[in-house]
Amino acid sequence: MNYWLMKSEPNDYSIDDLASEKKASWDGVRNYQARNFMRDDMRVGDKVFFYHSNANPPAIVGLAAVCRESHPDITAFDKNDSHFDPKSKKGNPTWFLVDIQFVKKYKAPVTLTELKSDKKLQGMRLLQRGQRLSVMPIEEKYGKYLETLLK
DNA sequence: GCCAACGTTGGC
DNA sequence: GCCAACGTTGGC
Repeated sequence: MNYWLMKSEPNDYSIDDLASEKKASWDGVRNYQARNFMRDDMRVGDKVFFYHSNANPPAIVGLAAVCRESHPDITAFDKNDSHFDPKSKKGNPTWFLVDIQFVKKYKAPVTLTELKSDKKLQGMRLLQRGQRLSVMPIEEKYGKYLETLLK
């Protein structure tokens, strides 16, 4: 079992949206590194910290779990979708995604400021400067510690 | 293959 | 709204 962190702008898709829908296909990712994590490395049962970016405040707000492994992101095939990508072909898709299911919403989210000031989390990928990946692995030592922090 | 221009992310 | 960091595009 591995830990991951996925970012979403709450205006776009929030933890409350996931809580009401129960499951979501993580579509629209158009970054190769993030795609590779979803396509190659994420397994059913992996834990996913749900992070609100471009939020006030930015924070880890909930927990999800991978419930379906890699499959093509069909929004790339849809001309009318904002994530349409003409280079992605149905016979040879460029973009892949995983499905996640809601696990819980934290009563006390941990804000980016708190994460940054926590000595035990120094070195976490999320906290490295210029870090823009929307899907990233969380090292086990950080993942376990985060689970003790988040209620 | 280099690199300037451009677009996006995301904190502040 | 600003802007730094980063990824992608496309001319050469």
